[in-house]
Amino acid sequence: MTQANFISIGQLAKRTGVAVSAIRFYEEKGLLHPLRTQGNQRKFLRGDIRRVSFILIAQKLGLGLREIEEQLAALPEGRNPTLADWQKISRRMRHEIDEKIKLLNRTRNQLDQCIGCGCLSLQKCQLYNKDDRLGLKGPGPRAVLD
Amino acid sequence: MTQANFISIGQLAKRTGVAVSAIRFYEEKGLLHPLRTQGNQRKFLRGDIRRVSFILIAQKLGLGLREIEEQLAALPEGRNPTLADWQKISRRMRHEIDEKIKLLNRTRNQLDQCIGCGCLSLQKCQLYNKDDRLGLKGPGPRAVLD
DNA sequence: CTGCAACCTCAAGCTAAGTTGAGGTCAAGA
DNA sequence: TCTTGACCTCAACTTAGCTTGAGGTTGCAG
Repeated sequence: MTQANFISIGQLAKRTGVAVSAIRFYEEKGLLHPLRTQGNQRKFLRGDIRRVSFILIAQKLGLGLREIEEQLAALPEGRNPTLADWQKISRRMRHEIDEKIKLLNRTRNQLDQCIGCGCLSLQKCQLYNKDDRLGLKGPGPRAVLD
Repeated sequence: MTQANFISIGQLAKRTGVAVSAIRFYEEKGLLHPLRTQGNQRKFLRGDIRRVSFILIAQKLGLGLREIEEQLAALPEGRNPTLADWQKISRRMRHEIDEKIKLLNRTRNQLDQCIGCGCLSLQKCQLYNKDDRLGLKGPGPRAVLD
């Protein structure tokens, strides 16, 4: 009963389909907390496979690593997310997706009105109102608007 | 009749609400082609105000500067976009927005099915299929998937 | 002719999410 | 014991869309 519960970084990479370098990166960002062997090599819990799955899925839903870290940090120490945790984040995501869809619909309607007018004017064109930003919401590439 | 048709970079910045540094950046990327004074200062055509407006609006629709450059480059030399040009790009954008909305709706439906299952498994969770990428389509932050 | 604002050119920095590479260590089988 | 593959760290690069700063010029008003 020596090594049964731990897996190497390579194993974790293979199980999740994530690159080894990415896993190291996640650790650096505080999303994973592997132990070390005497020889300084990382050893992960089997449960970390789920943890990484969680990261991947949350990313698909548009969360940044920063936000994912917060979600994971909110969980009781070392515990993996439970059904209730997952439902909580799911519902929050569902709401955010709804918002995105609404924004896109609004934009599409404006665009429809705009096809044919050829206005191209910042003063007149409804499409240009600084408030709603289509794609990226966080900083990302430094935002134009202060 | 000396200076009537030209404006300085500062004027252009004020008219469009874009930072001076951003305008220089657009020139560097080939979106603007100002002339120079004897003293090496940029002089823009009044029409460049519309050109910049075009850039801003196209950005709002999710186009990258690269793509906007192509659109502008396709126009007859030095000419500003006409009604027909604008309609062409508008219709293309309308199509892309439709696609985005479809993708989000699909994701939302999957999420609805997922709330309550608590699966969190890469094997089982419908949400995790590598094909559709929610947010960014181009490279941007280096994509996970090859 | 002087002073100041507006202009100029580089170069470096920011964010996100990683990748790539150099140079070195660990562990296990032959 | 040797050799190979998996692992380690740390630094630098990638993309997009700009901003910020240093250090120097231009142009206009007084």
